[in-house]
Amino acid sequence: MRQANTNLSNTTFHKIYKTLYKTYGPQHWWPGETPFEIIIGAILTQNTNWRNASRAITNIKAAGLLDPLKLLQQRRRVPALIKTAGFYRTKANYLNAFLEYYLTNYDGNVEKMAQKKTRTIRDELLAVRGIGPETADAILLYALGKRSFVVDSYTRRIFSRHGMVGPDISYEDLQHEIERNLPKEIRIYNEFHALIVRVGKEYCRKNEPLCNNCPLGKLLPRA
DNA sequence: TGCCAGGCCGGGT
DNA sequence: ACCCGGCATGGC
Repeated sequence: MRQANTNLSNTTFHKIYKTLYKTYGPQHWWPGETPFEIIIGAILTQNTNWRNASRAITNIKAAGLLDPLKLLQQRRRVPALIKTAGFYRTKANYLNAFLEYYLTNYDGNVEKMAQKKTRTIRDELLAVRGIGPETADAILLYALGKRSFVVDSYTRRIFSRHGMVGPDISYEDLQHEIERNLPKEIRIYNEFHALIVRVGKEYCRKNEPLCNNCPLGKLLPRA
Protein backbone atom coordinates (compact mmCIF):
# COMPACT_ATOMS: atom_id res chain seq x y z
CA MET A 1 0.00 0.00 0.00
CA ARG A 2 1.32 3.35 -0.95
CA GLN A 3 0.54 6.63 0.67
CA ALA A 4 -2.90 7.13 2.08
CA ASN A 5 -5.36 9.03 -0.05
CA THR A 6 -3.42 8.38 -3.19
CA ASN A 7 -6.36 6.92 -5.01
CA LEU A 8 -9.15 7.77 -2.70
CA SER A 9 -10.68 10.65 -4.61
CA ASN A 10 -9.55 13.00 -1.92
CA THR A 11 -6.48 14.76 -3.28
CA THR A 12 -6.06 18.36 -4.36
CA PHE A 13 -5.91 17.23 -7.96
CA HIS A 14 -9.21 15.47 -7.65
CA LYS A 15 -10.78 18.34 -5.77
CA ILE A 16 -9.78 20.65 -8.56
CA TYR A 17 -11.36 18.27 -11.01
CA LYS A 18 -14.59 18.25 -9.06
CA THR A 19 -14.62 22.01 -8.77
CA LEU A 20 -14.16 22.41 -12.49
CA TYR A 21 -16.79 19.84 -13.28
CA LYS A 22 -19.30 21.53 -11.02
CA THR A 23 -18.50 24.87 -12.59
CA TYR A 24 -18.47 23.94 -16.23
CA GLY A 25 -20.11 20.55 -16.55
CA PRO A 26 -19.18 17.94 -19.16
CA GLN A 27 -17.15 19.24 -22.08
CA HIS A 28 -17.97 16.49 -24.59
CA TRP A 29 -14.44 16.06 -25.83
CA TRP A 30 -12.87 15.35 -28.24
CA PRO A 31 -14.75 17.62 -30.68
CA GLY A 32 -14.66 15.15 -33.57
CA GLU A 33 -16.97 12.50 -34.91
CA THR A 34 -14.63 9.63 -35.67
CA PRO A 35 -11.34 8.36 -34.25
CA PHE A 36 -9.57 9.28 -37.47
CA GLU A 37 -10.91 12.80 -37.37
CA ILE A 38 -9.75 13.08 -33.77
CA ILE A 39 -6.25 11.97 -34.67
CA ILE A 40 -6.00 14.47 -37.51
CA GLY A 41 -7.29 17.18 -35.21
CA ALA A 42 -4.74 16.32 -32.54
CA ILE A 43 -1.93 16.95 -35.00
CA LEU A 44 -3.48 20.04 -36.55
CA THR A 45 -4.12 21.77 -33.23
CA GLN A 46 -0.50 21.61 -32.07
CA ASN A 47 0.33 25.04 -30.68
CA THR A 48 -2.70 26.31 -32.54
CA ASN A 49 -6.12 27.62 -31.67
CA TRP A 50 -8.70 24.87 -32.10
CA ARG A 51 -10.80 27.14 -34.26
CA ASN A 52 -8.06 27.33 -36.88
CA ALA A 53 -7.44 23.60 -36.73
CA SER A 54 -11.15 22.94 -37.03
CA ARG A 55 -11.35 24.91 -40.25
CA ALA A 56 -8.60 22.79 -41.70
CA ILE A 57 -10.59 19.67 -40.90
CA THR A 58 -13.64 21.19 -42.53
CA ASN A 59 -11.58 21.72 -45.68
CA ILE A 60 -10.32 18.15 -45.63
CA LYS A 61 -13.88 16.89 -45.27
CA ALA A 62 -15.14 19.14 -48.05
CA ALA A 63 -12.44 17.73 -50.31
CA GLY A 64 -13.65 14.23 -49.46
CA LEU A 65 -10.27 13.31 -48.01
CA LEU A 66 -11.11 12.41 -44.44
CA ASP A 67 -9.80 8.91 -44.97
CA PRO A 68 -6.29 7.61 -44.34
CA LEU A 69 -5.61 6.21 -47.79
CA LYS A 70 -7.18 9.07 -49.69
CA LEU A 71 -5.39 11.62 -47.60
CA LEU A 72 -2.04 9.97 -48.24
CA GLN A 73 -2.71 9.56 -51.94
CA GLN A 74 -3.74 13.18 -52.26
CA ARG A 75 -1.01 14.49 -49.99
CA ARG A 76 0.02 17.19 -52.43
CA ARG A 77 -3.30 18.90 -51.91
CA VAL A 78 -3.02 18.82 -48.13
CA PRO A 79 -0.87 21.90 -47.42
CA ALA A 80 -3.39 24.17 -49.12
CA LEU A 81 -6.30 22.51 -47.34
CA ILE A 82 -4.81 22.90 -43.87
CA LYS A 83 -3.37 26.36 -44.30
CA THR A 84 -5.61 27.90 -41.67
CA ALA A 85 -4.13 25.62 -39.01
CA GLY A 86 -0.76 27.35 -39.27
CA PHE A 87 2.62 25.61 -39.65
CA TYR A 88 0.88 24.06 -42.61
CA ARG A 89 3.90 22.67 -44.46
CA THR A 90 5.24 21.12 -41.29
CA LYS A 91 1.88 19.69 -40.32
CA ALA A 92 1.30 18.27 -43.79
CA ASN A 93 4.52 16.31 -43.32
CA TYR A 94 3.44 15.22 -39.86
CA LEU A 95 0.14 13.96 -41.25
CA ASN A 96 1.96 11.98 -43.92
CA ALA A 97 4.25 10.42 -41.37
CA PHE A 98 1.32 9.33 -39.25
CA LEU A 99 -0.62 8.01 -42.25
CA GLU A 100 2.26 5.86 -43.41
CA TYR A 101 2.63 4.44 -39.92
CA TYR A 102 -1.11 3.92 -39.58
CA LEU A 103 -1.61 2.26 -42.94
CA THR A 104 1.53 0.17 -42.81
CA ASN A 105 0.97 -1.21 -39.33
CA TYR A 106 -2.79 -1.21 -38.95
CA ASP A 107 -4.28 -0.81 -42.43
CA GLY A 108 -5.83 2.42 -41.24
CA ASN A 109 -7.96 0.41 -38.84
CA VAL A 110 -8.30 2.00 -35.43
CA GLU A 111 -9.73 -1.14 -33.83
CA LYS A 112 -6.68 -3.09 -34.82
CA MET A 113 -4.46 -0.41 -33.37
CA ALA A 114 -6.40 -0.27 -30.11
CA GLN A 115 -5.81 -3.96 -29.49
CA LYS A 116 -2.24 -3.35 -28.47
CA LYS A 117 -1.15 -2.32 -25.03
CA THR A 118 -1.33 1.37 -24.22
CA ARG A 119 2.38 1.57 -23.55
CA THR A 120 3.25 -0.09 -26.84
CA ILE A 121 1.06 2.22 -28.88
CA ARG A 122 2.41 5.23 -27.04
CA ASP A 123 6.00 4.28 -27.83
CA GLU A 124 5.10 3.68 -31.45
CA LEU A 125 3.36 7.03 -31.72
CA LEU A 126 6.29 8.85 -30.16
CA ALA A 127 8.50 7.38 -32.85
CA VAL A 128 6.35 8.97 -35.56
CA ARG A 129 7.64 12.30 -36.77
CA GLY A 130 5.42 15.07 -35.48
CA ILE A 131 3.89 13.17 -32.61
CA GLY A 132 5.19 14.16 -29.21
CA PRO A 133 3.90 13.22 -25.76
CA GLU A 134 0.82 15.41 -25.74
CA THR A 135 -0.36 14.38 -29.18
CA ALA A 136 0.33 10.72 -28.41
CA ASP A 137 -1.68 10.87 -25.22
CA ALA A 138 -4.51 12.76 -26.90
CA ILE A 139 -4.72 10.06 -29.56
CA LEU A 140 -4.62 7.32 -26.94
CA LEU A 141 -7.27 8.88 -24.75
CA TYR A 142 -9.68 10.45 -27.19
CA ALA A 143 -9.33 8.34 -30.32
CA LEU A 144 -8.46 4.93 -28.88
CA GLY A 145 -10.20 5.12 -25.52
CA LYS A 146 -7.03 4.29 -23.61
CA ARG A 147 -6.36 5.62 -20.16
CA SER A 148 -3.48 8.05 -20.62
CA PHE A 149 -3.61 11.54 -19.17
CA VAL A 150 -3.02 14.44 -21.53
CA VAL A 151 -0.73 17.16 -20.22
CA ASP A 152 -0.61 20.48 -22.02
CA SER A 153 0.69 23.97 -21.40
CA TYR A 154 -2.42 24.93 -19.44
CA THR A 155 -2.00 21.91 -17.20
CA ARG A 156 1.53 22.86 -16.26
CA ARG A 157 0.65 26.52 -15.87
CA ILE A 158 -2.39 25.97 -13.69
CA PHE A 159 -0.83 23.45 -11.34
CA SER A 160 2.42 25.32 -11.01
CA ARG A 161 0.59 28.57 -10.30
CA HIS A 162 -1.17 26.75 -7.53
CA GLY A 163 2.21 25.73 -6.17
CA MET A 164 1.42 22.06 -6.63
CA VAL A 165 4.36 21.36 -8.92
CA GLY A 166 7.40 23.24 -10.12
CA PRO A 167 6.95 25.31 -13.26
CA ASP A 168 9.58 23.29 -15.12
CA ILE A 169 8.35 19.83 -14.21
CA SER A 170 8.78 17.42 -17.09
CA TYR A 171 5.85 16.12 -19.11
CA GLU A 172 6.08 12.60 -17.76
CA ASP A 173 6.61 13.66 -14.16
CA LEU A 174 3.54 15.85 -14.24
CA GLN A 175 1.55 13.15 -15.97
CA HIS A 176 2.50 10.58 -13.34
CA GLU A 177 1.76 13.00 -10.53
CA ILE A 178 -1.73 13.65 -11.85
CA GLU A 179 -2.46 10.02 -12.69
CA ARG A 180 -1.29 8.97 -9.24
CA ASN A 181 -3.76 11.38 -7.62
CA LEU A 182 -6.79 10.77 -9.76
CA PRO A 183 -9.29 7.91 -9.90
CA LYS A 184 -8.16 5.59 -12.65
CA GLU A 185 -11.15 6.07 -14.88
CA ILE A 186 -11.09 7.00 -18.53
CA ARG A 187 -14.13 9.14 -18.07
CA ILE A 188 -12.30 11.33 -15.57
CA TYR A 189 -9.10 11.57 -17.58
CA ASN A 190 -11.17 12.58 -20.58
CA GLU A 191 -13.11 15.24 -18.74
CA PHE A 192 -10.31 16.64 -16.63
CA HIS A 193 -8.05 17.55 -19.51
CA ALA A 194 -10.94 19.18 -21.35
CA LEU A 195 -11.89 21.13 -18.23
CA ILE A 196 -8.32 22.28 -17.73
CA VAL A 197 -8.29 23.67 -21.25
CA ARG A 198 -11.65 25.25 -20.64
CA VAL A 199 -10.61 27.10 -17.50
CA GLY A 200 -7.15 27.80 -18.85
CA LYS A 201 -8.43 29.61 -21.91
CA GLU A 202 -10.43 31.89 -19.74
CA TYR A 203 -8.19 32.47 -16.74
CA CYS A 204 -4.74 31.10 -17.27
CA ARG A 205 -3.32 32.44 -20.50
CA LYS A 206 0.38 32.81 -20.89
CA ASN A 207 0.89 36.30 -19.57
CA GLU A 208 -2.21 36.56 -17.47
CA PRO A 209 -0.85 38.31 -14.40
CA LEU A 210 -3.58 37.37 -11.94
CA CYS A 211 -6.75 35.31 -12.04
CA ASN A 212 -9.05 36.74 -9.42
CA ASN A 213 -12.27 35.32 -10.73
CA CYS A 214 -10.97 31.88 -11.56
CA PRO A 215 -13.19 29.15 -10.07
CA LEU A 216 -10.02 27.62 -8.67
CA GLY A 217 -9.31 30.75 -6.66
CA LYS A 218 -6.72 33.44 -6.97
CA LEU A 219 -3.65 32.31 -8.82
CA LEU A 220 -0.16 33.60 -8.42
CA PRO A 221 1.36 35.85 -11.06
CA ARG A 222 3.51 34.17 -13.68
CA ALA A 223 4.45 30.71 -12.66
C1' DT B 1 -0.50 46.31 -32.78
C1' DG B 2 1.75 42.55 -30.65
C1' DC B 3 0.81 38.52 -28.36
C1' DC B 4 -1.22 34.18 -28.06
C1' DA B 5 -2.98 29.59 -29.53
C1' DG B 6 -5.03 22.31 -26.79
C1' DG B 7 3.64 21.31 -29.75
C1' DC B 8 7.36 19.27 -31.94
C1' DC B 9 11.81 18.90 -34.27
C1' DG B 10 16.72 19.39 -34.97
C1' DG B 11 21.03 21.35 -34.06
C1' DG B 12 23.92 23.14 -30.60
C1' DT B 13 25.96 23.12 -25.96
C1' DA C 1 20.15 16.00 -20.71
C1' DC C 2 18.56 20.52 -21.58
C1' DC C 3 18.08 24.91 -24.53
C1' DC C 4 16.43 27.45 -28.31
C1' DG C 5 15.02 29.08 -32.98
C1' DG C 6 11.90 27.83 -36.50
C1' DC C 7 7.47 26.70 -38.06
C1' DA C 8 2.50 30.24 -39.74
C1' DT C 9 -2.36 31.46 -39.60
C1' DG C 10 -6.21 34.06 -37.45
C1' DG C 11 -8.47 36.47 -33.31
C1' DC C 12 -8.59 39.88 -30.01
